[in-house]
Amino acid sequence: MGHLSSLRLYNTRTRTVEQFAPLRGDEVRIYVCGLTPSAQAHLGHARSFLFFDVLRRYLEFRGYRVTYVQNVTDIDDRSIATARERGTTFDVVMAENYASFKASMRRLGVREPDEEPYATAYIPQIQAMIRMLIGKQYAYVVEDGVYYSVRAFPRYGELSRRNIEELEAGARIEVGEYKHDPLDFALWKFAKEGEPSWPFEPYRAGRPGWHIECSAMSRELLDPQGVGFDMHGGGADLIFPHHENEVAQSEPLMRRPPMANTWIHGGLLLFDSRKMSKSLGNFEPLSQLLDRHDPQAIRLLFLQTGYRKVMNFTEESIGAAGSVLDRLKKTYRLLRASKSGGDKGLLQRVDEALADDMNTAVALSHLLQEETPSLDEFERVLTLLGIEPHASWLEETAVTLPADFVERLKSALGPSTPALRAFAQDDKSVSPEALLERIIALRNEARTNKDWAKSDQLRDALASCGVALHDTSGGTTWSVVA
RNA sequence: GGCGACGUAGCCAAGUGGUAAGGCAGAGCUCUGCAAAAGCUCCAUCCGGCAGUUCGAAUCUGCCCGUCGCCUCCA
Repeated sequence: MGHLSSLRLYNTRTRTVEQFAPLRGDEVRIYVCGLTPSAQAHLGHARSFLFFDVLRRYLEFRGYRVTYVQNVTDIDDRSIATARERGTTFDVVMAENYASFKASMRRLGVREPDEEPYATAYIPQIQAMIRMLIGKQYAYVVEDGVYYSVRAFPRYGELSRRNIEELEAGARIEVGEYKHDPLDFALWKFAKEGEPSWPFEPYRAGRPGWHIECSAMSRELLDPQGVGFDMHGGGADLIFPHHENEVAQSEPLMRRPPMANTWIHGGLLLFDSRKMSKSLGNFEPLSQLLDRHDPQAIRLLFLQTGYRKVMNFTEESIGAAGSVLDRLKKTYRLLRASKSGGDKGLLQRVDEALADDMNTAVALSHLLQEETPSLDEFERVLTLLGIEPHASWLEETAVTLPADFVERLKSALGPSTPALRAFAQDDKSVSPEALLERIIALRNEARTNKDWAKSDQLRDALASCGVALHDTSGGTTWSVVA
């Protein structure tokens, strides 16, 4: 389809909203910094990856061929420490947390990356890059490892807009560190006794620093020629030092910088106006949070806010998103049921909104405002935003009674209730649903007799069992409520 | 301390010079024995404060107040 507007995206590198154009034909190569699974993922991670999922869907919608790489930092200091505490090895810790993260991403409808490189699988490439940096005098070897010499790269600080002198003033070399300058960072850490390590000739066995893996893997997978790839993304907290360091590592070895044409950063997610962290006591694992909230509602919640903005997460806001999701489901059911064609134009309005630096909030408002969109466009927009309608959307209400429905009903009504006495005699042969239908019949009988007290008593009893009644002109229906 | 972001109705939030999107919650009406559900309607003379620029500012400038982030591992 034709697009009215070109795609405009905010580029952290230039601090402006720019027209987006791929470097090579219709191909868009994206590298997003993935998880370091030395601890459990939280909702803040989800916000970031959910955004890049929508960006990727939208780029494909516009006809680009997208290659999406999201790395896994599967070796770091924290995992070694955690493994030591738990009497296991770092790779076990990493594997556990990463499996949980992947399961959460599936629940959220985040598509799999095209490439998912693990740092430990790219040790040769990482070492090759370090050797080149040493050879070009950008790195040096000391007692405890190989360090990058920040002073060797004049453009250091450009991406994050940091002043190197000011950084220098606040930094210092810790006891036991051998680097020449406080700003220098480790490319390779020589292994201490008992630490996991990979051989590195002619130097010493050890493990890679955090920043170098992204430089090595993005080059290997997206830009072997060293002429740059299209987009590099991550959370705003990665701009400094992580992305700044990546630039410093990669660009001196490139034929034609910059490393990434467009740098895209997602705003952080706060909880109770604080960054989520264990020390502040507001940490909740993503997997646990997804047990409490509908993953699609969480996606909607994030779509309501500009991706670059700091966002504060509250239980109230997720409740509101749940209501929005219910509305979308209802609209979807109505559209599926109706034979008429519906109005065209929704897709184009959503396209326009997303072209404007991924304004998902406005896109979502179009989705909610449109009275009778065509089913086809409605479905395409939902898919574009990653809120794919599944089979359960078509069910008017939840039809599964709580497991303890019969028990709860017995205690709510009391054993002397006629309906239950009849039920008690053939306890096994009557389903809970049949019992419910019988209660409803009794209530309607009472209503016919204008016995409102009895009618309301039965309705209240069902309500206490999690079943709500709806009296319609066509009869009484029921639904399960939370 | 340095750098940066943000401050729009009870809550979330769009909107970067032309006179306040959308959602949640709430209110009223219709329907109903009542309630729920559903449908309809209403809900910021105003955008943290004070100055200034302008014919005109939530949108630009300055100062102030407040919140948060980065500067150490972090999506």
